[in-house]
Amino acid sequence: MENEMHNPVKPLVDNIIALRTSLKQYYIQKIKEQHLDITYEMLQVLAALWKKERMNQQDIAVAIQKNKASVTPLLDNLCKRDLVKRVNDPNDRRNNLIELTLKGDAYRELLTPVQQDLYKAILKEITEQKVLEITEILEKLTVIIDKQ
Amino acid sequence: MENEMHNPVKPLVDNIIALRTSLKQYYIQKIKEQHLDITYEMLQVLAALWKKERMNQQDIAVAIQKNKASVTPLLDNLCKRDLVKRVNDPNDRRNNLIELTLKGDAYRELLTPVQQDLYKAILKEITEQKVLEITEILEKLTVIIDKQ
DNA sequence: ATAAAACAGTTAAATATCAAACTAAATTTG
DNA sequence: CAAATTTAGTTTGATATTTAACTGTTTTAT
Repeated sequence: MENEMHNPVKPLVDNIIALRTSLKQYYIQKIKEQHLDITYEMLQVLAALWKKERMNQQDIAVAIQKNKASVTPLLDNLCKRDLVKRVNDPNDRRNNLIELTLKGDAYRELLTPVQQDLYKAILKEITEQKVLEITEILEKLTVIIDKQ
Repeated sequence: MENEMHNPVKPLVDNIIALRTSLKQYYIQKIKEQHLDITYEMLQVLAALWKKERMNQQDIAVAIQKNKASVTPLLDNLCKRDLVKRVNDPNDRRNNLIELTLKGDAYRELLTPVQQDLYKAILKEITEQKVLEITEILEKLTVIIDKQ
Protein backbone atom coordinates (compact mmCIF):
# COMPACT_ATOMS: atom_id res chain seq x y z
CA MET A 1 0.00 0.00 0.00
CA GLU A 2 1.40 3.36 -0.90
CA ASN A 3 0.88 6.98 -0.11
CA GLU A 4 2.81 10.18 -0.21
CA MET A 5 3.77 10.33 3.47
CA HIS A 6 7.32 9.55 4.53
CA ASN A 7 6.92 6.60 6.76
CA PRO A 8 9.62 4.03 7.40
CA VAL A 9 7.06 1.23 7.71
CA LYS A 10 6.03 1.41 4.06
CA PRO A 11 9.40 0.21 2.72
CA LEU A 12 9.41 -2.50 5.37
CA VAL A 13 6.04 -3.78 4.20
CA ASP A 14 7.18 -3.67 0.59
CA ASN A 15 10.28 -5.63 1.47
CA ILE A 16 8.30 -8.30 3.28
CA ILE A 17 6.15 -8.81 0.21
CA ALA A 18 9.17 -8.78 -2.09
CA LEU A 19 11.00 -11.26 0.07
CA ARG A 20 8.11 -13.67 0.10
CA THR A 21 7.92 -13.37 -3.68
CA SER A 22 11.65 -14.05 -4.02
CA LEU A 23 11.40 -17.11 -1.80
CA LYS A 24 8.57 -18.48 -3.89
CA GLN A 25 10.42 -17.79 -7.13
CA TYR A 26 13.53 -19.50 -5.78
CA TYR A 27 11.64 -22.72 -5.14
CA ILE A 28 9.72 -22.52 -8.43
CA GLN A 29 12.99 -22.25 -10.30
CA LYS A 30 14.57 -25.19 -8.49
CA ILE A 31 11.47 -27.31 -9.09
CA LYS A 32 11.68 -26.46 -12.76
CA GLU A 33 15.39 -27.26 -12.96
CA GLN A 34 14.63 -30.76 -11.72
CA HIS A 35 11.68 -31.08 -14.13
CA LEU A 36 9.28 -31.89 -11.30
CA ASP A 37 5.61 -31.45 -12.05
CA ILE A 38 4.58 -29.68 -8.83
CA THR A 39 3.82 -26.14 -7.76
CA TYR A 40 5.32 -24.18 -4.87
CA GLU A 41 2.12 -24.74 -2.91
CA MET A 42 2.29 -28.49 -3.42
CA LEU A 43 5.88 -28.36 -2.20
CA GLN A 44 4.67 -26.61 0.93
CA VAL A 45 2.32 -29.53 1.60
CA LEU A 46 5.01 -32.13 0.92
CA ALA A 47 7.47 -30.30 3.17
CA ALA A 48 4.93 -30.29 5.98
CA LEU A 49 4.47 -34.05 5.54
CA TRP A 50 8.21 -34.66 5.54
CA LYS A 51 8.26 -33.07 8.96
CA LYS A 52 5.22 -34.89 10.32
CA GLU A 53 3.53 -37.77 8.50
CA ARG A 54 -0.15 -38.60 8.65
CA MET A 55 -1.68 -35.23 9.33
CA ASN A 56 -5.31 -34.58 8.58
CA GLN A 57 -6.20 -31.80 6.18
CA GLN A 58 -6.92 -29.32 8.94
CA ASP A 59 -3.45 -29.85 10.43
CA ILE A 60 -1.90 -29.34 7.03
CA ALA A 61 -3.87 -26.14 6.54
CA VAL A 62 -2.53 -24.80 9.83
CA ALA A 63 1.02 -25.96 9.10
CA ILE A 64 1.19 -24.20 5.76
CA GLN A 65 -0.95 -21.22 6.81
CA LYS A 66 -3.76 -21.74 4.35
CA ASN A 67 -7.52 -21.97 4.43
CA LYS A 68 -8.79 -25.54 4.66
CA ALA A 69 -10.85 -24.91 1.52
CA SER A 70 -7.57 -24.30 -0.32
CA VAL A 71 -6.12 -27.56 0.93
CA THR A 72 -8.79 -29.70 -0.71
CA PRO A 73 -7.81 -28.94 -4.34
CA LEU A 74 -4.11 -28.94 -3.40
CA LEU A 75 -4.43 -32.51 -2.14
CA ASP A 76 -6.54 -33.44 -5.15
CA ASN A 77 -3.63 -32.38 -7.33
CA LEU A 78 -1.03 -34.14 -5.18
CA CYS A 79 -3.09 -37.36 -5.31
CA LYS A 80 -3.41 -37.00 -9.07
CA ARG A 81 0.41 -36.87 -9.26
CA ASP A 82 0.67 -39.89 -6.94
CA LEU A 83 2.64 -37.99 -4.31
CA VAL A 84 0.24 -38.45 -1.39
CA LYS A 85 -2.84 -40.49 -0.60
CA ARG A 86 -5.90 -39.91 1.55
CA VAL A 87 -6.52 -42.61 4.17
CA ASN A 88 -9.62 -42.98 6.30
CA ASP A 89 -9.14 -42.49 10.01
CA PRO A 90 -10.97 -45.36 11.77
CA ASN A 91 -10.94 -43.41 15.04
CA ASP A 92 -12.63 -40.32 13.65
CA ARG A 93 -14.43 -40.74 10.41
CA ARG A 94 -14.43 -37.00 9.75
CA ASN A 95 -10.67 -37.05 9.19
CA ASN A 96 -8.71 -37.69 6.04
CA LEU A 97 -5.25 -38.77 7.11
CA ILE A 98 -2.74 -37.74 4.48
CA GLU A 99 0.15 -40.09 3.75
CA LEU A 100 3.14 -39.70 1.48
CA THR A 101 3.49 -42.27 -1.26
CA LEU A 102 6.93 -43.70 -2.05
CA LYS A 103 7.20 -41.11 -4.79
CA GLY A 104 6.22 -38.35 -2.38
CA ASP A 105 8.89 -39.50 0.04
CA ALA A 106 11.47 -39.75 -2.73
CA TYR A 107 10.91 -36.07 -3.51
CA ARG A 108 12.35 -35.35 -0.09
CA GLU A 109 15.81 -36.41 -1.26
CA LEU A 110 15.46 -34.21 -4.33
CA LEU A 111 14.17 -31.12 -2.61
CA THR A 112 15.53 -30.82 0.92
CA PRO A 113 19.01 -30.01 -0.47
CA VAL A 114 17.42 -27.10 -2.29
CA GLN A 115 16.22 -25.79 1.04
CA GLN A 116 19.55 -26.39 2.73
CA ASP A 117 21.45 -24.65 -0.05
CA LEU A 118 19.37 -21.55 0.44
CA TYR A 119 19.76 -21.60 4.19
CA LYS A 120 23.53 -21.99 3.85
CA ALA A 121 23.73 -19.16 1.34
CA ILE A 122 21.88 -16.91 3.74
CA LEU A 123 24.02 -17.84 6.73
CA LYS A 124 27.14 -17.17 4.68
CA GLU A 125 26.15 -13.51 4.44
CA ILE A 126 24.12 -12.89 7.58
CA THR A 127 25.18 -14.03 11.03
CA GLU A 128 23.05 -16.52 12.92
CA GLN A 129 22.72 -13.89 15.62
CA LYS A 130 21.17 -11.43 13.18
CA VAL A 131 18.85 -14.09 11.76
CA LEU A 132 17.55 -14.88 15.24
CA GLU A 133 17.16 -11.20 16.00
CA ILE A 134 15.08 -10.33 12.95
CA THR A 135 13.04 -13.49 13.34
CA GLU A 136 12.06 -12.24 16.76
CA ILE A 137 11.13 -8.81 15.48
CA LEU A 138 9.08 -10.24 12.60
CA GLU A 139 7.26 -12.42 15.11
CA LYS A 140 6.52 -9.35 17.18
CA LEU A 141 5.33 -7.51 14.06
CA THR A 142 2.93 -10.33 13.24
CA VAL A 143 1.48 -10.14 16.73
CA ILE A 144 1.03 -6.37 16.46
CA ILE A 145 -0.75 -6.67 13.12
CA ASP A 146 -2.97 -9.52 14.26
CA LYS A 147 -4.00 -7.46 17.29
CA GLN A 148 -5.42 -4.64 15.13
CA MET B 1 9.51 -25.63 3.75
CA GLU B 2 10.33 -27.87 6.63
CA ASN B 3 12.77 -30.54 7.61
CA GLU B 4 14.19 -32.05 10.74
CA MET B 5 17.45 -30.08 10.86
CA HIS B 6 17.89 -27.30 13.36
CA ASN B 7 18.45 -24.27 11.26
CA PRO B 8 17.68 -20.74 12.36
CA VAL B 9 16.69 -19.73 8.82
CA LYS B 10 13.64 -21.99 8.76
CA PRO B 11 11.74 -20.04 11.45
CA LEU B 12 12.73 -16.82 9.72
CA VAL B 13 11.23 -18.00 6.44
CA ASP B 14 8.07 -19.13 8.22
CA ASN B 15 7.77 -15.75 9.88
CA ILE B 16 8.13 -13.90 6.61
CA ILE B 17 5.29 -15.90 5.12
CA ALA B 18 3.17 -15.51 8.24
CA LEU B 19 3.78 -11.79 8.32
CA ARG B 20 2.75 -11.35 4.70
CA THR B 21 -0.40 -13.33 5.45
CA SER B 22 -1.18 -11.17 8.49
CA LEU B 23 -0.72 -7.99 6.47
CA LYS B 24 -3.07 -9.24 3.82
CA GLN B 25 -5.62 -10.31 6.40
CA TYR B 26 -5.43 -6.93 8.10
CA TYR B 27 -6.37 -5.12 4.91
CA ILE B 28 -9.05 -7.66 3.98
CA GLN B 29 -10.70 -7.13 7.34
CA LYS B 30 -10.62 -3.33 7.06
CA ILE B 31 -12.05 -3.49 3.55
CA LYS B 32 -14.83 -5.68 4.85
CA GLU B 33 -15.57 -3.38 7.79
CA GLN B 34 -16.18 -0.55 5.33
CA HIS B 35 -18.29 -2.82 3.11
CA LEU B 36 -16.11 -2.11 0.08
CA ASP B 37 -16.37 -4.55 -2.79
CA ILE B 38 -12.68 -4.93 -3.56
CA THR B 39 -9.96 -7.47 -2.88
CA TYR B 40 -6.56 -6.93 -1.29
CA GLU B 41 -4.99 -7.19 -4.74
CA MET B 42 -7.28 -4.50 -6.14
CA LEU B 43 -6.32 -2.31 -3.19
CA GLN B 44 -2.68 -2.81 -4.12
CA VAL B 45 -3.42 -1.45 -7.59
CA LEU B 46 -5.40 1.50 -6.24
CA ALA B 47 -2.65 2.32 -3.75
CA ALA B 48 -0.09 2.35 -6.54
CA LEU B 49 -2.30 4.76 -8.50
CA TRP B 50 -2.75 7.03 -5.49
CA LYS B 51 1.00 7.37 -5.46
CA LYS B 52 1.42 7.91 -9.19
CA GLU B 53 -1.51 8.41 -11.56
CA ARG B 54 -1.61 7.32 -15.18
CA MET B 55 0.70 4.37 -15.17
CA ASN B 56 0.53 1.80 -17.90
CA GLN B 57 -0.18 -1.80 -16.95
CA GLN B 58 3.47 -2.78 -17.04
CA ASP B 59 4.37 -0.03 -14.56
CA ILE B 60 1.58 -1.19 -12.28
CA ALA B 61 2.81 -4.76 -12.50
CA VAL B 62 6.29 -3.65 -11.41
CA ALA B 63 4.92 -1.38 -8.67
CA ILE B 64 2.88 -4.11 -7.06
CA GLN B 65 5.32 -6.91 -7.83
CA LYS B 66 3.05 -8.98 -10.02
CA ASN B 67 3.13 -10.62 -13.41
CA LYS B 68 1.67 -8.44 -16.16
CA ALA B 69 -0.70 -11.28 -17.04
CA SER B 70 -2.12 -10.99 -13.51
CA VAL B 71 -2.68 -7.29 -13.93
CA THR B 72 -5.04 -7.69 -16.88
CA PRO B 73 -7.86 -9.41 -14.95
CA LEU B 74 -7.20 -7.21 -11.92
CA LEU B 75 -7.85 -4.12 -14.03
CA ASP B 76 -10.83 -5.80 -15.67
CA ASN B 77 -12.32 -6.17 -12.21
CA LEU B 78 -11.43 -2.62 -11.17
CA CYS B 79 -13.03 -1.26 -14.35
CA LYS B 80 -16.11 -3.38 -13.72
CA ARG B 81 -16.38 -1.70 -10.29
CA ASP B 82 -15.86 1.72 -11.88
CA LEU B 83 -12.73 2.44 -9.84
CA VAL B 84 -10.31 2.93 -12.73
CA LYS B 85 -10.48 3.34 -16.48
CA ARG B 86 -8.19 2.36 -19.34
CA VAL B 87 -7.19 5.26 -21.60
CA ASN B 88 -5.38 4.99 -24.90
CA ASP B 89 -1.92 6.49 -25.01
CA PRO B 90 -1.70 8.54 -28.23
CA ASN B 91 2.11 8.55 -27.99
CA ASP B 92 2.48 4.80 -27.82
CA ARG B 93 -0.46 2.77 -28.94
CA ARG B 94 0.82 -0.32 -27.13
CA ASN B 95 0.09 1.29 -23.76
CA ASN B 96 -3.06 1.33 -21.72
CA LEU B 97 -2.81 4.29 -19.40
CA ILE B 98 -4.71 3.59 -16.22
CA GLU B 99 -6.62 6.42 -14.58
CA LEU B 100 -8.53 6.55 -11.33
CA THR B 101 -12.20 7.42 -11.60
CA LEU B 102 -13.74 9.80 -9.07
CA LYS B 103 -14.87 6.76 -7.14
CA GLY B 104 -11.39 5.29 -7.26
CA ASP B 105 -9.96 8.51 -5.94
CA ALA B 106 -12.60 8.71 -3.21
CA TYR B 107 -11.46 5.33 -1.95
CA ARG B 108 -8.19 7.00 -1.06
CA GLU B 109 -9.86 8.93 1.75
CA LEU B 110 -11.44 5.74 3.02
CA LEU B 111 -8.38 3.56 2.90
CA THR B 112 -5.20 5.56 3.48
CA PRO B 113 -6.13 6.01 7.17
CA VAL B 114 -6.24 2.23 7.43
CA GLN B 115 -2.66 2.14 6.27
CA GLN B 116 -1.61 4.97 8.57
CA ASP B 117 -3.25 3.34 11.57
CA LEU B 118 -1.25 0.20 10.98
CA TYR B 119 1.99 2.10 10.54
CA LYS B 120 1.36 4.06 13.71
CA ALA B 121 0.53 0.92 15.66
CA ILE B 122 3.80 -0.62 14.54
CA LEU B 123 5.87 2.45 15.38
CA LYS B 124 4.28 2.55 18.81
CA GLU B 125 5.87 -0.79 19.63
CA ILE B 126 9.01 -0.86 17.49
CA THR B 127 11.43 2.05 17.20
CA GLU B 128 11.94 3.72 13.85
CA GLN B 129 15.59 2.78 14.14
CA LYS B 130 14.72 -0.92 14.40
CA VAL B 131 12.29 -0.66 11.48
CA LEU B 132 14.99 0.83 9.29
CA GLU B 133 17.44 -1.81 10.42
CA ILE B 134 15.29 -4.81 9.62
CA THR B 135 14.18 -3.23 6.35
CA GLU B 136 17.81 -3.14 5.36
CA ILE B 137 18.40 -6.76 6.33
CA LEU B 138 15.28 -7.94 4.50
CA GLU B 139 16.48 -6.08 1.43
CA LYS B 140 19.81 -7.84 1.72
CA LEU B 141 18.02 -11.17 2.13
CA THR B 142 16.03 -10.60 -1.05
CA VAL B 143 19.24 -9.90 -2.94
CA ILE B 144 20.85 -13.08 -1.61
CA ILE B 145 17.86 -15.20 -2.61
CA ASP B 146 17.57 -13.63 -6.05
CA LYS B 147 21.25 -14.34 -6.67
CA GLN B 148 20.80 -18.11 -6.21
C1' DA C 1 14.12 1.67 -45.31
C1' DT C 2 13.46 -2.72 -43.90
C1' DA C 3 14.12 -6.86 -41.11
C1' DA C 4 14.81 -8.28 -36.49
C1' DA C 5 14.21 -7.61 -31.85
C1' DA C 6 11.89 -5.72 -28.01
C1' DC C 7 7.81 -4.35 -25.79
C1' DA C 8 2.66 -3.92 -24.05
C1' DG C 9 -1.13 -6.23 -23.49
C1' DT C 10 -4.39 -10.34 -24.02
C1' DT C 11 -5.63 -15.08 -23.97
C1' DA C 12 -5.79 -19.93 -22.62
C1' DA C 13 -5.24 -23.58 -19.50
C1' DA C 14 -4.05 -25.19 -15.20
C1' DT C 15 -3.75 -24.10 -10.59
C1' DA C 16 -4.61 -21.61 -6.18
C1' DT C 17 -7.41 -18.72 -3.02
C1' DC C 18 -11.18 -17.29 0.00
C1' DA C 19 -15.74 -16.86 2.18
C1' DA C 20 -19.90 -18.90 2.82
C1' DA C 21 -22.99 -22.55 2.64
C1' DC C 22 -23.25 -27.28 3.09
C1' DT C 23 -22.84 -32.54 4.73
C1' DA C 24 -21.59 -35.78 7.85
C1' DA C 25 -19.51 -37.14 12.09
C1' DA C 26 -18.20 -36.34 16.85
C1' DT C 27 -18.68 -33.94 21.13
C1' DT C 28 -20.87 -31.20 24.56
C1' DT C 29 -24.69 -30.02 27.33
C1' DG C 30 -28.94 -29.91 29.59
C1' DC D 1 -29.81 -39.92 26.15
C1' DA D 2 -31.42 -36.32 22.91
C1' DA D 3 -30.61 -31.73 21.20
C1' DA D 4 -27.33 -28.32 20.26
C1' DT D 5 -22.81 -27.30 19.06
C1' DT D 6 -18.46 -28.10 17.12
C1' DT D 7 -15.43 -30.04 13.85
C1' DA D 8 -13.51 -31.99 9.19
C1' DG D 9 -13.98 -31.82 4.74
C1' DT D 10 -16.31 -30.49 0.23
C1' DT D 11 -18.60 -27.45 -2.94
C1' DT D 12 -19.66 -23.17 -5.18
C1' DG D 13 -18.69 -18.85 -7.17
C1' DA D 14 -15.75 -15.18 -7.77
C1' DT D 15 -11.13 -13.86 -8.04
C1' DA D 16 -6.02 -14.26 -8.63
C1' DT D 17 -1.73 -16.44 -10.48
C1' DT D 18 1.57 -18.37 -13.74
C1' DT D 19 3.64 -19.82 -18.16
C1' DA D 20 3.51 -19.79 -22.84
C1' DA D 21 1.73 -18.52 -27.01
C1' DC D 22 -0.14 -14.83 -29.47
C1' DT D 23 -1.28 -9.87 -31.61
C1' DG D 24 -0.10 -5.52 -32.58
C1' DT D 25 3.20 -1.59 -31.98
C1' DT D 26 7.60 0.52 -31.52
C1' DT D 27 12.51 0.54 -31.60
C1' DT D 28 16.97 -1.04 -33.13
C1' DA D 29 20.31 -2.40 -36.29
C1' DT D 30 21.87 -3.20 -40.61
